[in-house]
Amino acid sequence: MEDSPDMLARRNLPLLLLQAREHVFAHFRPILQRAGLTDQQWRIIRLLLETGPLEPRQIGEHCRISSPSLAGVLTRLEQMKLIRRTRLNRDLRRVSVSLTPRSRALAGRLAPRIEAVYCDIERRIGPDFCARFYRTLDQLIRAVR
Amino acid sequence: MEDSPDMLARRNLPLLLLQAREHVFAHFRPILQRAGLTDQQWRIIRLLLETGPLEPRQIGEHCRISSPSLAGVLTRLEQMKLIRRTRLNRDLRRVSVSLTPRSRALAGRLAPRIEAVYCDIERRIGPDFCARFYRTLDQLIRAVR
DNA sequence: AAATATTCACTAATATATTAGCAATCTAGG
DNA sequence: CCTAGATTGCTAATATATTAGTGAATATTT
Repeated sequence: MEDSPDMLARRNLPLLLLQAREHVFAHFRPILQRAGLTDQQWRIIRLLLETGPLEPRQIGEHCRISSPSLAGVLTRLEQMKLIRRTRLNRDLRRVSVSLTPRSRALAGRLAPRIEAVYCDIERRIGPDFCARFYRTLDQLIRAVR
Repeated sequence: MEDSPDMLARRNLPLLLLQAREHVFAHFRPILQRAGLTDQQWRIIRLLLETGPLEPRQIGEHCRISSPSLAGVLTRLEQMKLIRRTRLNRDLRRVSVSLTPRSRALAGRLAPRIEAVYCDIERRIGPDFCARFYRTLDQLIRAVR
């Protein structure tokens, strides 16, 4: 009844993905930190920048932030005047979240620095590797979802 | 001064990795949850199972858990009698963390269910895709580290 | 219309993440 | 010996994650 040393034969895939994310994100963190933004706050701003106003449910699903977490994050973003929350008249349960001029200006200042990091990463791993990797991740997500 | 719609031309790589991890981990979460374990707790147990006793610093680095988080996680694991902490005589600052019979038994019960999920995932994405993906992640981590 | 079920954003409680900082211990230089 | 510097694990404060559950509003059924 001893521990077989290969009780768990496979490598820890969720951990490997976490490690990859952490090592990549380490290059962006200083930029956001100097701007006074957390990871999640920037994820939301960046999403709204691409899509326009969204409802909390949609934001949470795309940014992988649970509804309870999102409540707090949106409250703080609203206090910083980086987002606005407005109730929908046609359905009073629902809320629309939109960016403010202030957050757009902030994103404008951050964008070039973010872009520079992507260039650096792409240079390290190679542009072809990079493009393939995006496709691979898309495939994985579709397959296990 | 309007928003150029491609201020941020690249896809959000850290988010994509997070999404991938979340979708993969969703398959394991129910197993750990029924066993009363959190993600981090299982990461630590699984690591020690492979390596034997380690110091908190080493655990944190491998499992991507910061020192302050680790302090709390280890305290709770100790209360559950799933790990033991012993001070090293040769250096009184340092601590050795080791598994208990109880956590080994728990891991033994969980291992087959974990394995089954890996088989399912491998079946969904294909064994060759899976093997390539592991190598790709290793390459990425090495390149950006 | 009335009763039921579902959806939505949110709160509560606990666990973990992040940043800063601390006391104790060890190491190296003077 | 002894003091400056580095290392280790930790605490404190705040932000976020997770699970469960709530009230209000809407949708569905009767």
